Amino acid sequence: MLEHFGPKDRIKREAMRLFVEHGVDAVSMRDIADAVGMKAPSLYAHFRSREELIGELFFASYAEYGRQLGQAAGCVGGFRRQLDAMVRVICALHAEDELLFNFLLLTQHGFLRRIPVADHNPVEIICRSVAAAMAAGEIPTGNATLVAGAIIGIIVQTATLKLYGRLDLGLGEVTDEIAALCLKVVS
Amino acid sequence: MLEHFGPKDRIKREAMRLFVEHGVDAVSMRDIADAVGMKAPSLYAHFRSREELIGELFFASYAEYGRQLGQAAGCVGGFRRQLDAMVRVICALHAEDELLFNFLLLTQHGFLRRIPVADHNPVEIICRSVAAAMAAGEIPTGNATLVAGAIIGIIVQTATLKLYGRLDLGLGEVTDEIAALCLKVVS
DNA sequence: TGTACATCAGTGAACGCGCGTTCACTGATGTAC
DNA sequence: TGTACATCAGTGAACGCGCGTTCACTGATGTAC
Repeated sequence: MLEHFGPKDRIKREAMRLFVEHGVDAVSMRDIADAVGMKAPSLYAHFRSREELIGELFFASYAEYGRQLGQAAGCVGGFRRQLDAMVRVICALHAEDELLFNFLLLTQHGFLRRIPVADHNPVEIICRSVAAAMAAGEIPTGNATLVAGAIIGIIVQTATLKLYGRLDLGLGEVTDEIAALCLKVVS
Repeated sequence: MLEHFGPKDRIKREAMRLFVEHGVDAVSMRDIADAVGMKAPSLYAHFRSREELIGELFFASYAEYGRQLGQAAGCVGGFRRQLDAMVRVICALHAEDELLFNFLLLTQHGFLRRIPVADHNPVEIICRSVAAAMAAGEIPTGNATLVAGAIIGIIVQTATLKLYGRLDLGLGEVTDEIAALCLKVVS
């Protein structure tokens, strides 16, 4: 994740940086090319279109994120262990590549409509996990979607506060606190 | 809020609807004019520019929302009463005008950078309220920003789930559950 | 080693398009006498 | 009541601009003989 060699990776990296900084719609192909030290037509040697470039950035990352979360949700030893593992996966993603996390955070609404409610959808994974824990009597019964939303909201909003400079610490540094807050909503 | 008379109000209403449906950047002045049954140049009799139209939609609503929240935060009778009042204000806004709520939700990231961290900023209000409660020993001490973020996250994420059709009930119908979840994170 | 050729990332110039916006004009409505 | 005029929301045509994208071309690099 930290080393980027080919021009294609450099393009993706700079594009992501500009998208986070100015918003996806405010960044043109010329802007991206400038940032990489190329001319706009050169980008088309690597991506068929602007849309494909953005799609490759968003969907590949979102799928990988869902995959990791799914693995954490499969954790054995009860719901509280699963929840802890899921929180840790998300916080680790933030700690490891904050730019990517922010990109997903800022652009989610532009893409979420196009994403099928598939099995490896992060929201779906957490909803199912919570619902299963309720059915098993591990946590108090209630509206599983609402509780899952609360867990997601706690994590996502923390990332948002960090993005806008209201929080100095990254998610990697407050993982334990976040995990504790999430535990409270299922107690 | 429910009745709109002048052409200016109709423009604002249709613009908001289109912005929520397609994203702010995907909607042109011609699109807005079409929806109102006008031609694009007519819009300039009511708004100096596209930017002013959007600004009027966002900033006026955001300020009013902050004002109501500030009032709820001034509620006497301890932090738990304040928290309950704040949750109710936000849920009521959603129940009363879901389109406006969704507009603020979807466009926040495009504007939040330009908003000064003023006194009537919703995030600021909740942060201060939580910090005061911690200082007064009303709730367990901890990172006030993190706890305030958790509260905001629980509410905002619920609205997001509703927006994407994962939740059938509006915030007005789950106000009590949301308030209960928020209480848990400060216990 | 030298020459001819293939490869291919990158470029300059140009395209058609839709955008925000301007402006002279229209045509309905209200007012003055 | 009839006529002349002011008002003003709305319009058609046009503008300059930046966008995504195409395409013939360049020029460095590697390979074959």
